Amino acid sequence: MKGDFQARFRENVRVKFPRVTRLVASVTDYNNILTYKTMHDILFDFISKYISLTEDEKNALLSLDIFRSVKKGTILLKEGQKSQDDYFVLKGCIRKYYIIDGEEKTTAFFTEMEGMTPHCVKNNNKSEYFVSCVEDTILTVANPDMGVELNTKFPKFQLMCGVLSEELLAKQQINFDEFKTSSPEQRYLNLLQNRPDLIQRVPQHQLASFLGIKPQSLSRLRARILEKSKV
Amino acid sequence: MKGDFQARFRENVRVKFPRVTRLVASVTDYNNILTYKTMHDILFDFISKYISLTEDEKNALLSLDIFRSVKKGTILLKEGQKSQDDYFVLKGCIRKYYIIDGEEKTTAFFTEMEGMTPHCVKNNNKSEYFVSCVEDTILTVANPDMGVELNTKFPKFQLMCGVLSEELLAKQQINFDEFKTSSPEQRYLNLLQNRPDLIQRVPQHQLASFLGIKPQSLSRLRARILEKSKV
DNA sequence: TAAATTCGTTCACTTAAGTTAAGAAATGAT
DNA sequence: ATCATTTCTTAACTTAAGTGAACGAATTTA
Repeated sequence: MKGDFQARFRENVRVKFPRVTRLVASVTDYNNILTYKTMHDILFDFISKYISLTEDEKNALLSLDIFRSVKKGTILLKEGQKSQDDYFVLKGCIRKYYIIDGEEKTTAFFTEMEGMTPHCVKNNNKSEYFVSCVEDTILTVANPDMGVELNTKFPKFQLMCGVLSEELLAKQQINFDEFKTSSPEQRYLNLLQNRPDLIQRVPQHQLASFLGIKPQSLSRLRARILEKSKV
Repeated sequence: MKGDFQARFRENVRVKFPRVTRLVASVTDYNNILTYKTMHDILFDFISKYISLTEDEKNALLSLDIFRSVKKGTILLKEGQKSQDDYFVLKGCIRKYYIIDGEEKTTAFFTEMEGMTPHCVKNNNKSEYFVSCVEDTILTVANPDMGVELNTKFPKFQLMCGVLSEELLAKQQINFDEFKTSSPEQRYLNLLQNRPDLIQRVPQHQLASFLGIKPQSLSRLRARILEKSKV
């Protein structure tokens, strides 16, 4: 029985990119009673922190068919491409990177319960950067048209978006300040404190540019820290 | 006649901090016909880019008595202080800085038509940083209570705030990306391109930490650039 | 106006990051 | 399982930023 669920889970999260309706996110065995949580539940849990949804509203949201399962390495958005999609990560990790002088420069990662709206969605220009999946990822993909439909039906969605972007802006500013006021080594130590998972799940060379340095420097810096802690 | 206006202008912008009602922002002599613009006009012009205001709405806004004239060097917000005020600069320049190990670290400047909401306004904690005036500055000072009053009367204000913070977030992200992907020298050259006024109006040592380096390094870097362009 | 403080630059020296190259380890593809 | 590719680390060398100190210039303060 338990095996069944877990097998189905493994299968489900591998479902190909388009159109994913019901994804089991976790299976808990509590006193021989199995409970499971779908990606829908996860999204609703997140939203409930901001607004409360009626069943009608939940259904309206689900009818938009926004859940997608994407394989590691998939490129969601390419430089030079126009797109209206924005993303919200339910499980996994996506990254944003530029290619400058032939080199990848990763500037941001988005993991569970984090959303991103590519710049090109706002200004309707071609994207300056790429977005790709660091891991197999489950996310919602929404575009402004859906937003408009939803917002006119349920204005509170728009309110939530406002609150969300204010929240994001505040976080972003604190992050930027921290970045400006610290050395690469400091930044690495901060990351270790604040997002230790990232250091585990993301390749070093992507972390390096995220920290504003070269991969070799990150390697050296890590060795230096290790050396210090040994003595 | 013309002299009258200009004298009044100079006098007006010097009015002490609290309660400023009518500030002449500019005087134009066009074919002997003098026209002048008040700070109110400037604010309304700015707002009109986002929403259109009726006379009623303008008056509601003015009745909140939010215009302030602040002298260079004045500290608007101190570390450790709680505050509910957010600022919108009509004329002049304010800066945000931390004091870390006894050293000032400037992380942001806000000039004409730029607004800032200190982090402590959101989370109701003590401020982690200072805000002070780089120049004699005219700004609006608003708090959420005013916002609530205005927003319930005129919901479109709230819409504007949402759009504004989304816009800000987008800009902020691009800025952060640019910062991460460039060297201090690049950052300085970018600043020279994008905000040349800042380099003129802001002391070098404040610019330095804004660029993520020490004042001596900025000096050296400038000399280096000059040297390059000479040859 | 004079004295005091702050600011910007320069210099010599130290420390750390960028660069180039090479090899080991891990990962992915066939 | 093997081969090819990508990723990570190390090393030697170069370049640029951090540090501490000194000095003139500019700004504030009394």
